[in-house]
Amino acid sequence: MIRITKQTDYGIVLLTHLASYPERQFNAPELAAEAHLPLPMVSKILKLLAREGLLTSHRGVKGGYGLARQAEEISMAEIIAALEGPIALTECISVEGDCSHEPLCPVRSNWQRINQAVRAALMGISLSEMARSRPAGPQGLVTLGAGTARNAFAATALHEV
Amino acid sequence: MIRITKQTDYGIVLLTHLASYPERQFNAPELAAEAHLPLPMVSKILKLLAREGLLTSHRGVKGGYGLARQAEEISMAEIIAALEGPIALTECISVEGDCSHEPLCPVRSNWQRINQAVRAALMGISLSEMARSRPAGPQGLVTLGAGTARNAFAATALHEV
DNA sequence: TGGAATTCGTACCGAATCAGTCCTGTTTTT
DNA sequence: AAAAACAGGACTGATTCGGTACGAATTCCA
Repeated sequence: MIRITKQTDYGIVLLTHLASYPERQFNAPELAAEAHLPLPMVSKILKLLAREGLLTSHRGVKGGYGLARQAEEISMAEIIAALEGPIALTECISVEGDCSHEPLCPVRSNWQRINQAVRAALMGISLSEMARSRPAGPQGLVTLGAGTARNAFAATALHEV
Repeated sequence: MIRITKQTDYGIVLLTHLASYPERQFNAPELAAEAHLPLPMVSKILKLLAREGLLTSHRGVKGGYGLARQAEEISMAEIIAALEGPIALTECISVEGDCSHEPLCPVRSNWQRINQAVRAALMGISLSEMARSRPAGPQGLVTLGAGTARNAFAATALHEV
């Protein structure tokens, strides 16, 4: 639940890779090969991240991408916001315009609480923390699958599979 | 970003309404009318919530739905988990099966951190808190739109619109 | 005991979004 | 000047979402 898109998933993988080698520059084909992701997709994502200011890009024959800031300075909230785009909002349906006869929809303002809570949680995790190869977690069954971790927001993820 | 589905949005509105009138029973048409949502959709959501154990349902001519537990005992995490279904997971693509040559995909295990953080944030908010008509927030521009608050997870929601 | 109201389960369809690709510039190095 | 790499779109197939509809099972009440 509360799924993130594959784009975002891929993007985090790419950013983590970049964070593991600061000072270095990577071009799109390199990153695609090392992350085992399709090149067009990687290119698309890097483009987006550069436009959003998370990556710096250098054109030309020896060009490539690098982190725009220190990995410690980049939060998960920023990354997700950059990749998912500013689509989501309290987009109230204004088909008829009447709905204000309720006690002014108490739910809506309370959504801000949830919003803030999740936002705070995501801001509390930096890219550098993601780049650290797991500190001291469950070591078992890590070899299967691999690939990328998408849709990882499942509240029950730890119990399923 | 990190959108929730409309179903979940509606579901929370319905649950909040139920939480405002404990002890009472509501049937689907009543709830649909009072929340201004399409009846078939409401029916579908209530069904789901009942199956997941968040609501108790009573059939028959004077049937209806009621909260299975106290509103204080129901967390947002539960509601979202019930409505979004256990779809999301670290669904690693096993097309080729090789990806374990990387340092065992350090990203994946760290996703659990994010997962936990968000989960904790959602578990910290109970349904009864959502039912409270906003304690002391910004009072302006609350009259516009109304309706339901969907896609409210936008990290930038407070700054946009 | 039978009928009416209500929930339950499932199947279905259109629309929107996502994932992924491709093409055509523009910039930089050699 | 040529090659390599980024930039910015447009485009397409697949999946999921939002919403609807219908029949079956269950319970209340006359």
